[in-house]
Amino acid sequence: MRSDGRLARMLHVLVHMALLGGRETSERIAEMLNTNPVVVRRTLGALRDHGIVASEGGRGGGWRMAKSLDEITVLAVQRALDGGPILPAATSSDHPSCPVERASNAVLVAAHAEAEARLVEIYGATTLSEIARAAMETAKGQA
Amino acid sequence: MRSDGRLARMLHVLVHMALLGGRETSERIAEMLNTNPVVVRRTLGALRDHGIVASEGGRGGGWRMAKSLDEITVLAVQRALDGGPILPAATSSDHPSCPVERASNAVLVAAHAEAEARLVEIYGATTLSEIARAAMETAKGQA
DNA sequence: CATTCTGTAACACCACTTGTTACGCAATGA
DNA sequence: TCATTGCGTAACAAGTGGTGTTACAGAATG
Repeated sequence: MRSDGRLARMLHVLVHMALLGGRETSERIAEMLNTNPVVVRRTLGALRDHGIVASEGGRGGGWRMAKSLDEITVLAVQRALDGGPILPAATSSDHPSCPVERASNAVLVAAHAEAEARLVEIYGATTLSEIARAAMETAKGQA
Repeated sequence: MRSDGRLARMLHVLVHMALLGGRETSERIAEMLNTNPVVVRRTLGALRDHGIVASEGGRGGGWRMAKSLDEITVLAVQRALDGGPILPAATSSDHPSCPVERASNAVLVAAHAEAEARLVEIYGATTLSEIARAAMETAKGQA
């Protein structure tokens, strides 16, 4: 089905960056994400525009956290990546004046709005520090 | 963003078919949906496989409802169109053994599962007869 | 002033829905 | 019997959106 791995990737890399503490270059982050430095710049750039990370060019530059993990919610990352609805209702617009089409669309829009509200509630209540804690517990359990 | 107008289109056309009562050809349904007969056959075919509509070939053939509107939920139509998750979590799989990636994915999967549960609850509680009633009230109000 | 970074444009690729053409098969009815 | 009607399906192009990649400009450092 549909996929947009950006949110998952950003959560992943933000936690790593915070745990590592210092500055990371796009090159190194790309290795963490098993991808390309340009993709990293593109995606982290959106987070920088929302004050989650900061970037510096030139020698010794790279990316660093602009907030601590407990100040960043999953919702904030999502919003930085995409300002639109998270779960847009897929409506039809074949005959916009048709009452049946409108009623069908209205049902879908209302349902998606409720589902998105639930998702936003959870995203907004989850900080990245919780993810970091869960990860460290898992790692400890495996060690 | 993402779009998959099939569900909206099927709700639309099912209500119309029920209101019209008789048999409709792919050609006429395509006109309702402002699309192509082949697309109609493709999509209605999935509903036929789940007992929502029935099709007959040959002269005088076409499509007819196999159930009444109050026996069909939005959820049933959705399931007929796609058996998988409605709101799959977009996870990453760059480093499957990385605890941080796993923890990030787990958060997303859990959140999406809750949102989908809410969506399924609403879809399952909404029958097409409710859409038909809403559409007729709208039409009446406009007339 | 060379090096090391980010910033960004440009393009190909992949996956998926949609639109379209073409053709096969079944059922009807003269 | 046979032409007509309508579904069933394969095949292919188009549009969309994230991803991967190359190339190059700009800025900061030492």
